[in-house]
Amino acid sequence: MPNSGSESVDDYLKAILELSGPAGEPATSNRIAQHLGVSAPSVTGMLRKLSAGNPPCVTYQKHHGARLTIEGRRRALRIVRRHRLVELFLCEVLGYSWDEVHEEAERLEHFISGKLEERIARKLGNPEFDPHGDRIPSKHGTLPKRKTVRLNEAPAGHTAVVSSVSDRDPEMLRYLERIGLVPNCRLTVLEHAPFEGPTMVRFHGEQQSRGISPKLARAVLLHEI
Amino acid sequence: MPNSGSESVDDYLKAILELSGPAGEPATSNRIAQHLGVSAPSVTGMLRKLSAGNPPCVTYQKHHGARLTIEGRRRALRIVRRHRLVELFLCEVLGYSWDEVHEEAERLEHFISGKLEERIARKLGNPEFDPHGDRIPSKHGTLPKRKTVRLNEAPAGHTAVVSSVSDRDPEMLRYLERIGLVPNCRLTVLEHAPFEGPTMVRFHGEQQSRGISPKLARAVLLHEI
DNA sequence: GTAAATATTTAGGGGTGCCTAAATTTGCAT
DNA sequence: ATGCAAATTTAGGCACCCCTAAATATTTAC
Repeated sequence: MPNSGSESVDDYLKAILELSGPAGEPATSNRIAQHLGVSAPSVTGMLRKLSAGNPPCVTYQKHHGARLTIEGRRRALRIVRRHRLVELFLCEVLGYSWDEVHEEAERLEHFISGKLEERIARKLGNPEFDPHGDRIPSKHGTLPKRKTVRLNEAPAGHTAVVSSVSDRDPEMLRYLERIGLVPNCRLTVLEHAPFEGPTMVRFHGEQQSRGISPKLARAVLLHEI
Repeated sequence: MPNSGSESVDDYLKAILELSGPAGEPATSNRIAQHLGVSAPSVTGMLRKLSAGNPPCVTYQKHHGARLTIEGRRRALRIVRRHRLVELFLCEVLGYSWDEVHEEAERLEHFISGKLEERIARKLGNPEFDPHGDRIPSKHGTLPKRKTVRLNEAPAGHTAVVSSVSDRDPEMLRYLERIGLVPNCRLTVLEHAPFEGPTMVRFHGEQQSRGISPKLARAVLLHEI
């Protein structure tokens, strides 16, 4: 059965994909455990299983974390594609707001058939971005990658465009929307206040500057104009 | 936790609802097992569990089958509502044909939140019927019931309207659509040929009569004009 | 380089829902 | 009424995925 895969497997593969940086470093057990809200031993067990599959979804060396195989990456990207398509679909077709969609998509992503994925994508005009600015992987599992910086690490004085914001925390999303910090908005990074202080930014066209807490700033990605 | 319920539980409750006739006779283990494609012992185990819940979803007496409680019926109807809403949604919004929707809905019905159910219903204008002519239970778990006869049991000579057709077999649905035997079409029952023969019908406005196999006729419900 | 701190794995178990084989109950037919 | 066939339940196990506690490997700090 080259095409099994439970909800749990989906979640682990997605977690490893997200935790491996752009360079594809191995994801450690603890980080995976933390990301998924399960215990570390559960992760060990699942990694054993995933690396034993045929074809295996991860390569795994005891004590040295897990890396996605080609197959694992393909599966993970398929889930991410479904997640993001569902998010956009809920917004565009069913009138959800961007803070409501993550929770629904997190559940539904596991149960979207290839056919439904295709129909949703077609209905939306084969979109490239989800409501939070994240790129939607293509049907064939490719994910063009833009060079981005986290707002909390962006050089002071820099003017850039908001690329995406994390979709995980509804309350955060409502706040970001309220202050206008949304994908494609333009802003200038003024400074990072010391001692875990806010990142001061000025939005394009506004006079006032605004302080963004480190927690928030970490959730925002910028790219060049 | 008055509001748990797994996929499996959903399926059992739905099965019991469908197997209990309009009078609410108890559903027997074997029938449930057959309906769900599981073994009889699995059913026994689940019935024990369902009848032990708080509140219990079924009343169950060893060797005498299971009956839904008020709570069980409420839950079963909620799943049926979601199933039928999803079917209609797939047809209306995503261009599915009526033979494709059952399989998708069977999977998705378990993962539709109350909010999503509400949004889908609103998008569709709070519909009353699914694509196969089945009534969609209301949000509050009521299901007005129309007096119907199966085509294979309808009195010869009777003229009636097709109320609904079973959504389970895609190939059957494609055939029924091809010959125009769809919900709301009008027809006259001519005779039931003996020895398991076809039911002969004439569609409103056609000259030719047509034979419907017993297997097919069993899947078609009629109501008065 | 070694000891302490941290990360990870092994060991042992739990809940759910499925299975087969064997025992039991029911209900029908004689 | 009794004996048999069919329906149902009990008994015992398996796979999945989770857990805690204890053991072990790695990393860090001195």
